[in-house]
Amino acid sequence: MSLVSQALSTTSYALLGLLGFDDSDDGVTGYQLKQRADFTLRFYWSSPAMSQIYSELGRLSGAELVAETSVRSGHRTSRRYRLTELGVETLNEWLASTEPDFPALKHPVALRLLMGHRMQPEDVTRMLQTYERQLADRRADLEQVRAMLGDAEATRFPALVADWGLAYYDSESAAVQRTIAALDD
Amino acid sequence: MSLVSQALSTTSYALLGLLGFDDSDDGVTGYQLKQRADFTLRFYWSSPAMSQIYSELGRLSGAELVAETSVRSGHRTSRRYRLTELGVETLNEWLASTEPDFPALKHPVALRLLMGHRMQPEDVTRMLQTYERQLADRRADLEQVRAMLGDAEATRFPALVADWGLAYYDSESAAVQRTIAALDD
DNA sequence: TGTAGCATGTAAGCCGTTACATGATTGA
DNA sequence: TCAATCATGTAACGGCTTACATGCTACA
Repeated sequence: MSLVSQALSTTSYALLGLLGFDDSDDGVTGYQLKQRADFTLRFYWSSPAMSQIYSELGRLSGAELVAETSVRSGHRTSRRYRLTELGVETLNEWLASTEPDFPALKHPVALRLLMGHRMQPEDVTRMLQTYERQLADRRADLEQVRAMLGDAEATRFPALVADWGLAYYDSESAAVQRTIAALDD
Repeated sequence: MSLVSQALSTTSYALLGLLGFDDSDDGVTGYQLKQRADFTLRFYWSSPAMSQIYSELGRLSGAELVAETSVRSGHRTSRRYRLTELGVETLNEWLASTEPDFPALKHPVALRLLMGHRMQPEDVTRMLQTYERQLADRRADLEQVRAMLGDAEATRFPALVADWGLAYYDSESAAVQRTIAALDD
């Protein structure tokens, strides 16, 4: 079907997916899409930079997976995007016919702990404590997202993902605490 | 100090760190380094491609953070690398004076679950079950690494990281099982 | 004799970031 | 009126992968 749109990156599909949750009629701006990515996507996928969102939206628009509505205001054009029928089909087809890769993790804290013998013992502990605080902050943010999702049928899957994320942060916190305890001898 | 070697990527430091664990006198080849990265590094940092290891080693050699020993054999030169004094200092300095970033996760399974309403219920469950099997395989690999590390003082930190990784896989498995159960209603 | 594993590298290209540049609107 | 936020984009570049290309060594 889509001769134009072959080989999208996973991030493109993620943006299509986000657009698919949009309930407004006139679509969202790139700026708004970035906000939504920062709000939810960043917990399990890296939230793309503004510049990437704009270029991605341009590409998706070219492939007619999203529809663009331009509104002129002064010297600037404000563009709003929404998913097209083709976009929905392409997204569903991707979900149905391809297998997900194994998650990719880049864990600088674990990497540094691996070389803990090169650090001062206090510095190792301080690093782990700092990480724990960051985990708590993230968890609080995600908790808020979870609360907003409620238990409605429409938000069932996002809620499952949020619960998964909360459990991940909890287990990570526990592992960090165990490591700190083990380092105390 | 190192006017030559400014701004290394975290992956460069990861490779320096791996070289730092090398106990042989004559150093390791790029090929061997790749094998070691595949063996341990991949659990908390993406294991770089062969080509990247070679180019990284060239760069590190140029900055004199690693020393290169060429051995000619027929038409080919085989190169062995080991950490220099400057390399050790640079690595320690990096650990002491910079803060680790928050871990970056790209989780295609969670991303797809987010759009679970676009999939057949059986497909969602099958995806999660496949992921669970992959987790079990990874866990088994890491378990072997953990066993090899033992409880010697010299491998204390790698062992802590391996334990952390095992706990991560366990918690991820549990989360997947809970999700499958929740989907069953 | 051939194939699997050891070993090294170049080239092309994608994905994504940072830095730069511009301008409109809202509220303190 | 000034700062923050909304809003859009380009350019340069880094990191990393895939594809391609080459050759040695051990062993079945």
